[in-house]
Amino acid sequence: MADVRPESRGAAGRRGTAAAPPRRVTLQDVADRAGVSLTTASRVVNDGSRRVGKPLADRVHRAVADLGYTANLQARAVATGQSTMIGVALRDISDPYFSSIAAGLIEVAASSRLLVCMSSTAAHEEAEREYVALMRAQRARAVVLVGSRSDNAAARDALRAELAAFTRSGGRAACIGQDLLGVDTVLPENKAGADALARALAALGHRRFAVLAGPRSLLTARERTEGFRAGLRAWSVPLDAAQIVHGDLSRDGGYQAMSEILAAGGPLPGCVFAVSDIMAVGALARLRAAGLRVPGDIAVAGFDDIPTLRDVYPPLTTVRLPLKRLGEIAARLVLSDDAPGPRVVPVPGEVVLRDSTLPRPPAA
Amino acid sequence: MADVRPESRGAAGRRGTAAAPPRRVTLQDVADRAGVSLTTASRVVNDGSRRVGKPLADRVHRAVADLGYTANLQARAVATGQSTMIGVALRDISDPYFSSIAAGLIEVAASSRLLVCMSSTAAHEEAEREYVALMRAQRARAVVLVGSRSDNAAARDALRAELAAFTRSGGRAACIGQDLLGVDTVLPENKAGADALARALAALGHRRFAVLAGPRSLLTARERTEGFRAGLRAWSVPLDAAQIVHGDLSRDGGYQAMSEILAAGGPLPGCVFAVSDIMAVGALARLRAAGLRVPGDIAVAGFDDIPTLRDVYPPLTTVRLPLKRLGEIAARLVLSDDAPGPRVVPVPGEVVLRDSTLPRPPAA
DNA sequence: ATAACCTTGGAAAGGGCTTTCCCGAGAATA
DNA sequence: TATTCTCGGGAAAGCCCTTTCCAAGGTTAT
Repeated sequence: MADVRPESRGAAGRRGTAAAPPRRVTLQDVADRAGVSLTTASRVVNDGSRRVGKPLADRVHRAVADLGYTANLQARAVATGQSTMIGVALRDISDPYFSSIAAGLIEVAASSRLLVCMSSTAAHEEAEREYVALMRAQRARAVVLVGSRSDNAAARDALRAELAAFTRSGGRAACIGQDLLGVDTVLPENKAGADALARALAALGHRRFAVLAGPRSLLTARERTEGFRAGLRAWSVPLDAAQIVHGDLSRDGGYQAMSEILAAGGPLPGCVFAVSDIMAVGALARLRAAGLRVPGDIAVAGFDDIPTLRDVYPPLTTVRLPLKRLGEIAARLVLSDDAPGPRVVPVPGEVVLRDSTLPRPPAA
Repeated sequence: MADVRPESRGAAGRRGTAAAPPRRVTLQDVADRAGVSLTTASRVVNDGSRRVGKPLADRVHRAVADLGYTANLQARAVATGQSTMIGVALRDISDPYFSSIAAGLIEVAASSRLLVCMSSTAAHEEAEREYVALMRAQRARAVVLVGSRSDNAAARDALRAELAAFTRSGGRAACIGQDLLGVDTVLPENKAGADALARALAALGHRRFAVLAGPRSLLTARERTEGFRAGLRAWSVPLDAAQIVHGDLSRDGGYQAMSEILAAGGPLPGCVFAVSDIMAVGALARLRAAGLRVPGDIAVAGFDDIPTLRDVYPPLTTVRLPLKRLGEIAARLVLSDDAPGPRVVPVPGEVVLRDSTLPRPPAA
């Protein structure tokens, strides 16, 4: 608060006047001014349902313009029992992974003239559940949960229950992530993507790997690690458990995890797989700090293909997820009214090989 | 739509049953079940205003739990005339500049238990005005407009008028950008920042500059260009108008603008200033494609200090804006109720010199 | 000419909640 | 004991809309 330095420029203190709560213009005011009944005014304003004669309609429109009337959407929502709100819960909007998804969601929602309410649930695991409850209280039309589930079964059950209550009361729900909540799900194929990446890297000749595996509890991180291991297995390439380092799913987490690998002191792995691009960037920074060249001394790969990072140097090998599309699909799932049962839309990733994993020239 | 591939898994077609609109639990239901009046139930649910005897309160709580009652916040908003919504309009949430600001806004709003509704206004200039109108209709408590104003005076006036109507009807408004709307404003010091950057670059020995100036119509882009020019003037360094290339405020815009400079064919500038980091990244990509090294052959600087780009290579010289803080400050402005008149909070940028503008070693 | 419509407008009953009154009963004061 | 307070409860009047139902007038069909 202390950092708000108001350079007040208005007339000093209009405070004393006890700020009369501004009398808002209601539809009744419009009706009165136009000399028609409330009913008629309502009909004119929500043109469609039933026609009103031209002369009266004109009078009402005039009154609306004169008074600067705007319908109270909350009241309308109460009266009709229909809301135009859709809630989106994601871990951290400033993370490009989430903000890209959010962009897709917002775009589709806006095209349906729906309001998107966003919340950050990074704070604590309960936050998602609380947000769904809040959306239920708001009688939101739909809610979308974005991001990996964790392995906390209790929290998951509570969330499931809350979502069930939400859908039972007439709302639609979807999530982007693991299909564990009993609602429509957009399923990024983490495992298959990481598997394909591992095979591609092995095909390039890489043999000694390390994985910056993200938090143990996040299923997405696990799936990617698991898929990577499976892909390597197909090439009979071993992945020593000691080479799997956990850490936060962030730039700093990647930096930190990479540090641990360097500190371990053993022979340097030939290729490091970070389970997200953001972590990979941290790893790159750490390697640079150590004076190691990528891919000269060590190769690095990520996951997601964050748009902002497509131009980093060296260009980062990764698995591309159509992030914006994930959001669009989720929005469409939640807005389409044909709903026989929970649907699952798997979305594959695409391996993108770039310079950061170029095979080392055979030692001279 | 075609790309949604529902792998339906529920029982086929529960459709025929004409989906009876789920009867929602109301406070009256709770009151009935608890055997108390509606009034009492309301008082228990909104604990605070007036006390209710323990035994009755318990009965009500039981009923709430049994029925899974959740207050209808819309109805409450209608009854009290107070909403808990705050609207945020920004150009594009997937742009890290905006998403960082949004993170700050959301954090503060959430700590006040307010709902944040987000909209993307990239589509057309009218979008901001429409969104403010929508927020007025929603009786939102506040609205925050994020991003540069344009030089379209007509649109600006319309927006001013809409904002005036919004505040007149009791809402609070703020913007992050130029102080042109007659509302509380958080003012990033674009000009001063660019000025300081120019001086710092000149001090490093750079002399021949080009500017990737962003769209002509965006005031933020103009201010940065203008400030840069002023800073150079202090060092008596000329900036040829031909070296100012306009383009979209995006990665591709930067790439494109850089292309134009290269295509012009004249002597290469020694240093390129892109008015945003995102454009700078595009420029770096273009230079790399041309086989030019940064800073070896040419220096590059940006503006904003986007977090995701702090680790790109070469490390990018830029002007750091505390993006998340911008959002926090705006949120606080709009939530503090002491409001004598429109306030302006200038926020300075900080020049961050990194490797991308290292002075070239004197030609051997 | 009369019956059968359709059109147009309004009164009134919701929708789900808060809040202002008002009332009775017990506690505190005189 | 009489009087004033408090306290806990309810009836009912809002808040701002939408929507059903009804009535009056004008058309068309028989």
